Amino acid sequence: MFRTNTCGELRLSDVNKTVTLSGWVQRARKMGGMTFVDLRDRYGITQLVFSEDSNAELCEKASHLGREYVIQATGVVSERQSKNANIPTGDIEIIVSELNILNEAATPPFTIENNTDGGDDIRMKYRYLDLRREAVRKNLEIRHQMTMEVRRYLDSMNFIEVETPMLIGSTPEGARDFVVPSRMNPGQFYALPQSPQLFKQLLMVSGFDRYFQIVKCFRDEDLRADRQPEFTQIDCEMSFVEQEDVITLFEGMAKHLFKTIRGVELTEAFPRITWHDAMKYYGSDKPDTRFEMKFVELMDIMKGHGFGVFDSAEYIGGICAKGAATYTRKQLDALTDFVRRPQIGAKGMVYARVEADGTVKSSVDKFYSQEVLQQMKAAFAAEAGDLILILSGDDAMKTRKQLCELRLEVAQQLGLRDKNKFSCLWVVDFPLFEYSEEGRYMAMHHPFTSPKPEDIPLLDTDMGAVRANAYDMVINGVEVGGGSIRIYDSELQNKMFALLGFTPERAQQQFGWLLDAFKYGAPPHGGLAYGLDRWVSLFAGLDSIRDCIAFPKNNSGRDTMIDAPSVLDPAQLDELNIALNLKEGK
RNA sequence: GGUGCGUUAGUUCAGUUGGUUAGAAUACAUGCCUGUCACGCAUGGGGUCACGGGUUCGAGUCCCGUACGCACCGCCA
Repeated sequence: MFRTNTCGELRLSDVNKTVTLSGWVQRARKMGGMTFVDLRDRYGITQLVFSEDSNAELCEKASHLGREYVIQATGVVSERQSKNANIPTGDIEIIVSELNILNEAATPPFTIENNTDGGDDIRMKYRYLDLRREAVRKNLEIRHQMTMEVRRYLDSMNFIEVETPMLIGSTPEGARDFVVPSRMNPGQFYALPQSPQLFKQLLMVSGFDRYFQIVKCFRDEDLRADRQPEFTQIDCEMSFVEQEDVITLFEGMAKHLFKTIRGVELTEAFPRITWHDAMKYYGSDKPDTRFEMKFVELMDIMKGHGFGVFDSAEYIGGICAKGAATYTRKQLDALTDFVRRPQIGAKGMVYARVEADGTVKSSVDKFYSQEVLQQMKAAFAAEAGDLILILSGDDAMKTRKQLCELRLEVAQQLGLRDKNKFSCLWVVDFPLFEYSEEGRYMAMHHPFTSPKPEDIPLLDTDMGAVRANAYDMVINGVEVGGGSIRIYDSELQNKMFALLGFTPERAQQQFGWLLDAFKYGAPPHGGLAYGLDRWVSLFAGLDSIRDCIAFPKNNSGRDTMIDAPSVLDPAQLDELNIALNLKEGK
């Protein structure tokens, strides 16, 4: 038997028991005639004690234990002379009578401690060592709790977990597909699913009226701190439901997760905001609502007073930062530089402080009377000590996005983006289409999303105005999930394809099987998918979803530990009937 | 496809205006130390300053390019 107990469970009540522990050497502290060893496993750390007086040979052996050696120790649990309040097992220690070195270990490239000295690069290369660290392990434990609670909740709601295939066909719309060559079908390729979307709709046709799956999805797009090429969705679909049913059920799941994972009881219904209002008041379809700072439009008040920048603007809007009138000129200049960065692209920023006496002191005082500035102040409901920041531009949508960046930056500086505070909301009434740079309308969500029934007449007259039965859940400015009520009527689906520029032949070729299925009695259905990685990151307070994925990819989509992707052996390529055609410099 | 920042000891970093033998902390090794728990003390080993080119009497330091890493824009139905 390798162990009778774990390294995290022994307490004062276990004193005098003889136990055997196995684990890794966190550190051996040699004190001359004594040696202390911190033995670590997944469950915690227990101190082993060796003394020259009681067993000189064993003490000598222990003094040569290196970091990360795997050892087994047997001894008696004893109360410590000097306790360590920092660890749960700090009241006891093991007086070791038998020590067995199960495996030696090379010196790790970075210290296996909470505050490691390892950078991202080296931690990823030796991820199996990184995962020994409590901080990273805890993220995976939260992830495990999450999936357990998801299954518990959905099972209690009669959902059934069904697996859908990983090797499917490529679809041109949406993200780029990862493709897999088929050896048995020369020249043909599978694609890895970007989501199980169509299969879950087929399951609805099959009568599995409540389906879910915790499933890997794949998108061959550039990475970000919150985007990995393979990521995990909690994918759900329901039959005989309307938007309200889906929102109610998955809001319930969100509350269940908050309660069980974070111990946060959310009793109020999550607020809902239309996509249109989200863009108008926050300049984003995923607003961070931990703080207010809504946009106020100022065209009526500020335009036409001789300030050229504003007079020629198509949009003037601002935010009010409570209590930020203390910002120095230097800080305001830094904010101006921030919004003028090419990635944000504003031309400049106007600011106004509300003084203690209520007067407004702005950077454009020479163009505006105090009376106009007071009107502006009233529009923000600003008070003494507040700071108003204003952007303007030719393009309302672009300017709002710039203002959104400014809002988030100011909130960050004011400490309003507290990781332990959670603000959930639904964004609803997304447009069904968005106008693409290619000069045509594309499905904003996907081509199976249903329009709001009352907007169906607009399909023929004003596509841009058609609203979808689509909804996203947003927490702290993170899109944690989204879904829609689908089209279940073949005629409407065909119309959608036509509006999206699919010829009937192409629609039939790519989605014929779905359209066929819909001929045989498709129930009204809809669903939602939550991003597991983003949920865990929120709950664990992480800056990157990488930290809650056991073996993530780096910024270039590489796994530096196993060195993937890698070139294929010529024989392998030949077997797959693939010839490489690498472009210059690749 | 693009922008910014970075690359110096095993690791995390410092390195001034371009100037002698490139430093610190930590890790590692050895020795001392009987109540440590970030133990302490002493000694020691450890460097292709990412790579290539350029400027210069002289480059870790300045310039150009490349590679790699991180963040972001585009992209992500």
